[in-house]
Amino acid sequence: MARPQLTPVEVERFRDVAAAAALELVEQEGVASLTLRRLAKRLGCSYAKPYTYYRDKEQLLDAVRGRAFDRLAEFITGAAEAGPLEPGVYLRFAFENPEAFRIMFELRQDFVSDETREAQARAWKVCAQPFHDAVAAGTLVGDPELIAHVVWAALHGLASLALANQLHLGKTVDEVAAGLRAVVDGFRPGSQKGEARWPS
Amino acid sequence: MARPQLTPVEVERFRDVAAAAALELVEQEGVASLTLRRLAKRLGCSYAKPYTYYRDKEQLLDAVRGRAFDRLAEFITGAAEAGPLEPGVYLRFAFENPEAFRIMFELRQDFVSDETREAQARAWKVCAQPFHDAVAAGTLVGDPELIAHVVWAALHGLASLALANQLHLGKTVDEVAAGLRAVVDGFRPGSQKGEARWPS
DNA sequence: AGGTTAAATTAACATCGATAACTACCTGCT
DNA sequence: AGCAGGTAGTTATCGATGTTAATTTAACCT
Repeated sequence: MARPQLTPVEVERFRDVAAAAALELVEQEGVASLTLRRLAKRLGCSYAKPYTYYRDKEQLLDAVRGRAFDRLAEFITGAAEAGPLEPGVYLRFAFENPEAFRIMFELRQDFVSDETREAQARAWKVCAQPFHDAVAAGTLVGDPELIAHVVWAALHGLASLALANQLHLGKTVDEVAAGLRAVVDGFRPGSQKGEARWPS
Repeated sequence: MARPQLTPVEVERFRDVAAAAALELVEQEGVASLTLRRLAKRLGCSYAKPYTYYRDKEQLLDAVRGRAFDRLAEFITGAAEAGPLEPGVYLRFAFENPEAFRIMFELRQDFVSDETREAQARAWKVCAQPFHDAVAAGTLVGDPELIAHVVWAALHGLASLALANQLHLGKTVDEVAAGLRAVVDGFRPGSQKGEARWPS
């Protein structure tokens, strides 16, 4: 004797279109323009409706992040199909989708859902695969997950600093990216890892 | 026949105490708590007074960033005086001052003043110095600024990802940091940089 | 002293996220 | 068929925020 509750698939459907519209809004006008009211205009609903599907704006943002990670996975996959995967692909994603990148890797993330974690894991799998292959082929030596993390950290740091415009004194992204090749060189057979020490 | 305008030193004085109080507020309660009204409570003034000294909140935030960069420079300098400078010092700064780090390297920075750029440059000089020394001593080979950027990018990426809780599957900061030693190894004499190629 | 001008405070406004109040609608029972 | 009850969706509203206009306060000069 009541109006039927939303089925899980209905919930998922609205969440999906809402998150997609929100991501589109962010990419077109920046994260500052992602307000419940502007999103509602795009969705053609009232600005309170999303609260039936998301506890608060933080969870909506989490959903947007999840979609953005899926985008990254697609981007990397597409590049891998087109040819050998170069690290510059990660940088290209960052510079071609700056708003998505910013939202994905915001330094402050109050809430991360399991769904978003899974999307992150999917993207990570695609990014790390080449390193597993390289270790299997003997091109690199060591723990492939560790190598992937190290290279990723380096690329991510470069992308982040460049996006925040914090590279110093005319150093360009391309220059530093070229220098990054030394990172993977350290994992090549024959490199003297044991004796490594930092400058003092 | 008029009340005297604020002298530059008076302006500088208020800006300084305001930025200091704002940084303290951010560190204690997070950047979300940095509102004009809460800041005014700490300063013991009205919440509109800062608008005489800063065009808007964005410029106040810029000043806070500048102070945070000075803090980083002090932190690195202090560590350098205590002993040989290790890269872990940068990570320690990030984890011991997460809110300051977040504000400094926010992916979106709408306004950066010349003063803040100078503070960034000062901090950078302290961070890059060991690499200049190492190249001069022959411990490392190559362009010291480039090496410093590469190592910095790697450290910064690791710190950022860790702060955003995005390291995958139980990989710890320490593990990846240890792996990062391979970065600097790539710049040691005798490493085969020319033949480097990425995994395909 | 008193007038003048800048600084500082207060009041007000537009907008935001969030929630309460309300409306519309669908279901199941009589 | 019709009504009762509960849910989705909308509208009204609230508290808070950044910003600006209006107002008050304070310092200087004649």
